[in-house]
Amino acid sequence: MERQARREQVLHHAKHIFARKGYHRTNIADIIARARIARGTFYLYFQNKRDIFEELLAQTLGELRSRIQRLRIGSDQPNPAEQLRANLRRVLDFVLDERELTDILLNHSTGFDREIDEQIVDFYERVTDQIQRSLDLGIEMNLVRRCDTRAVAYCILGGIKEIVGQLSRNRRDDVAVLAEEILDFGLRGVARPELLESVKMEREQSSAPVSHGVAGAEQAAGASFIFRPKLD
Amino acid sequence: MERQARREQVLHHAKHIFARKGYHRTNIADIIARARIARGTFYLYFQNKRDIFEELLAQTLGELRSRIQRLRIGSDQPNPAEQLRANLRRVLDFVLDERELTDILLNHSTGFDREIDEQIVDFYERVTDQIQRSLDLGIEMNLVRRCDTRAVAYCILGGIKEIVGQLSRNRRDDVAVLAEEILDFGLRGVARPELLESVKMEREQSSAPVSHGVAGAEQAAGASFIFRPKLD
Amino acid sequence: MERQARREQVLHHAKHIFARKGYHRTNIADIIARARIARGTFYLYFQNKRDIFEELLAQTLGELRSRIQRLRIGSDQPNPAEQLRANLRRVLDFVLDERELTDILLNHSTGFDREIDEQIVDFYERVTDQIQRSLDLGIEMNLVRRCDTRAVAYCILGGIKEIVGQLSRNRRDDVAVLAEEILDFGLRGVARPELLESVKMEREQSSAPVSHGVAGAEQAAGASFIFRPKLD
Amino acid sequence: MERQARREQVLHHAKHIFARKGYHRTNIADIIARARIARGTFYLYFQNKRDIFEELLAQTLGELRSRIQRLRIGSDQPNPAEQLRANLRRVLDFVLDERELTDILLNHSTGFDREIDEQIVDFYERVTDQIQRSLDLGIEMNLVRRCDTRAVAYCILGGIKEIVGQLSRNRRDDVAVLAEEILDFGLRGVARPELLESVKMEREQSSAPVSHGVAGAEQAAGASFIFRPKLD
DNA sequence: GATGAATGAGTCTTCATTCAT
DNA sequence: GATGAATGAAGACTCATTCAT
Repeated sequence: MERQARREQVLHHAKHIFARKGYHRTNIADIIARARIARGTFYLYFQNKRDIFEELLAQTLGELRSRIQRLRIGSDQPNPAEQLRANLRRVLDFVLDERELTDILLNHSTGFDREIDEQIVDFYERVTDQIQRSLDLGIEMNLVRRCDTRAVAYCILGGIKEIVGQLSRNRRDDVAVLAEEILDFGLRGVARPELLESVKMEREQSSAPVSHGVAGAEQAAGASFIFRPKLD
Repeated sequence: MERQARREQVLHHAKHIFARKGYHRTNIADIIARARIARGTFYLYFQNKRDIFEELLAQTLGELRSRIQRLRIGSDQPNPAEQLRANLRRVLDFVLDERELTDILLNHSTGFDREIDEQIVDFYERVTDQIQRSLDLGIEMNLVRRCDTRAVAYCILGGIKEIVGQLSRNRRDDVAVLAEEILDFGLRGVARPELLESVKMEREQSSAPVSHGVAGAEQAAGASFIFRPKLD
Repeated sequence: MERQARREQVLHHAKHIFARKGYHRTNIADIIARARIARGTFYLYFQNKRDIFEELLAQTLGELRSRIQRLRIGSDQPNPAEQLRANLRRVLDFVLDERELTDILLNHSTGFDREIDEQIVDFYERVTDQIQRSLDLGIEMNLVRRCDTRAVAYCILGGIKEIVGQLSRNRRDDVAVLAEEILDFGLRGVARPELLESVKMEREQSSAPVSHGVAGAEQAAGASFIFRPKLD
Repeated sequence: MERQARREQVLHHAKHIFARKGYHRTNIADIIARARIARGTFYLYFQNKRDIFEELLAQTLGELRSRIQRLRIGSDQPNPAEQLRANLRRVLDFVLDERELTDILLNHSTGFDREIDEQIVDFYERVTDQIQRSLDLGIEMNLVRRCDTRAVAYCILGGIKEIVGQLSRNRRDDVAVLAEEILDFGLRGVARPELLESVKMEREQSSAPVSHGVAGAEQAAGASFIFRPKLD
């Protein structure tokens, strides 16, 4: 078998074991048994247990980074809310695909190894930075109310992490709806009140029950309108 | 030494080790070295590593439970926002007192042991239930907008967890302010927009910069006014 | 409590524990819990675990030694068979009284401690010597057939040990009958055939079923008649 | 090294240690030091100390079972005494080959572990059953006198056990002679007296000293003639 | 004398990693 | 490259014995 293919195979099986048992309770014996390779073979492809875990982590973090895109401003860009929605959906979609692993990697993170821990902390730090910058930008643009943007960024990150954790434990198919709820909650939490006011009437008239199941993700208006105004 | 006093001593030292190194990387040798007791002495008070960890966990969860009080409605009760604020402050105060441990216990929890994991999951589940019930109540009372209260409850919980984690890593002294930010963010996220509108003017006139440091926790108005209306 | 009385109390309880769990599986904690004394108190009366066990052993061996009396020859003495019977009954009676302990001490003996092991081996060696001397005497007196008296002595000892072990596990009330069976078996095994022959007629006429329950221990004739002839 | 070969090697060395020091005083360190293997290697082949001991026990009991054959009756079969003699010799030969271990396993048995104890007790129970059945059969065939065949079976078993124990401590090369003595003792102990009587003359005439060294095992007549009569 | 907390040597067992075949 | 037997450091846990109160 090709070197790369064999690597993938082992990674694939290791992923499932790690997901089910966690890093510490997983041992090499488990992995090689599932991957049906010999003990020595494992070490032909990975330096050690930490190494294979780190690779899975790197894959995951890389994938997530690619799915979380920086807000772009410009008349040819989708409005900010739309961009946030897209980010959120891409992230949740990925989590749904790689449920268990994502959970292990993202939510039950610390205590592996100094270096691994740092990678995760660092990842979150960067995401937080990105959220904070978006908030600061929003304030500049008069879309976001004044607040401690760092603290609020943590709140937003935490909310998403928690939803991700739940999603990884209890599959849900309506990821789009879920994304909408988070977005709605977050945007209202930071929006300048005047922006919400303007739409009060619309919402009041809509008699659709919003709780527990928006009619459909596409129609889910939520509060995302608040970022719809021209941005220039 | 008195039985109870010795227990406390060992627990005290174990707490610090667990906090610094995590559950898996902590071994009995570490604990007894720090507590300056013999190996056997440890086993005089605790059955095993899991046991002492579980006790610390139980203490922590118990303390937190006692600090998170159910919302009480009645004309002789503080308004809901005030009650939420009090809960939040009590929790953050505790976290500040028991920084590292809280973090280990609450945020880097899974993968110890099936049973321990379950206790933590269960604790969060109950807190989520409580948040959700509060939201449902808020909807009934026309204070909270219609939404997927379960999902939003997770967002709120996650936000608090993340702040707690940050607080445990980087000490902050202005817990009251932090509590206000979270509260503000959360309340706005769930409040019916009309309730926010009414105070727009007041806020605009107040020239105090809100971001990064409310003048003082006591004056920090935030969005908590939204729950100030008469509840009957 | 008087020193001696306290010692007895502890010995009493230790005996039961040792009997139930054996030497190695018994620990000091078991003993002091049952005797309701403190850990330190135990060491006030006994040097160590080995010590208390050795004392019980010494008691037992001493008691047994006193119950196994040397055959005495003389016209004023009971005939040899009668003396053997008495020895056997005294031993079995004791075993019945101290069932479990006897078993532990006598049958599951080795592997405690070099010195303890030796005491037991030594005890058995002496008993064997005594049996062998009796046999040699019997040969001189033309009561016993020529044989390897050492080997036969071991056979006899072994038979008794086995019966003792059984008796300690499964109580039996008809010790006298049991003694008779052993005696009968042993005496026939060593007697000169001519001595058996002479009584053939008597036995044939007696129609009582001997197997499984001699009518009564007192009447149990067995083969002991073989040593009834005048010994001078 | 081949898996099976290594197993044997470890078993071999463990056997010697167990034999010399007994079960409880033997520790894994002893075994691996003697077998010159690493600690982990031991656990590659055996789960724990109990496991390796149990395997040795199983081997031994299995071998003994195969050497103790049921009495077969028929004109084409050797007479019963001959069959008993063969059984006895096979057992003693084995004991001689595996002296120390046999002793540990068979005579100093209890107190290891509930389960191991039971295996040994069970083995002896079966052997006793077999002896008892032989006696009952002998009674039917008018070869054996009436007696408590259970009690006598224990006596016979005990005798053999004791001889085995002695043999394991003090090597003897004349196993055949020893077997003859045991057989002689046992058969006379259970034979109907008339059967012994008939040969009185023969024996009397034979001037060979029987005690301590029968001229030769082959010629050793003993009392085994008693079962020589036609069985049909 | 009595107590029971404290001790620490002694053992067992696991498991990531190496290396000769 | 592949194998899997071998390694041994690391760590958990027990329990007979001591000793200050």
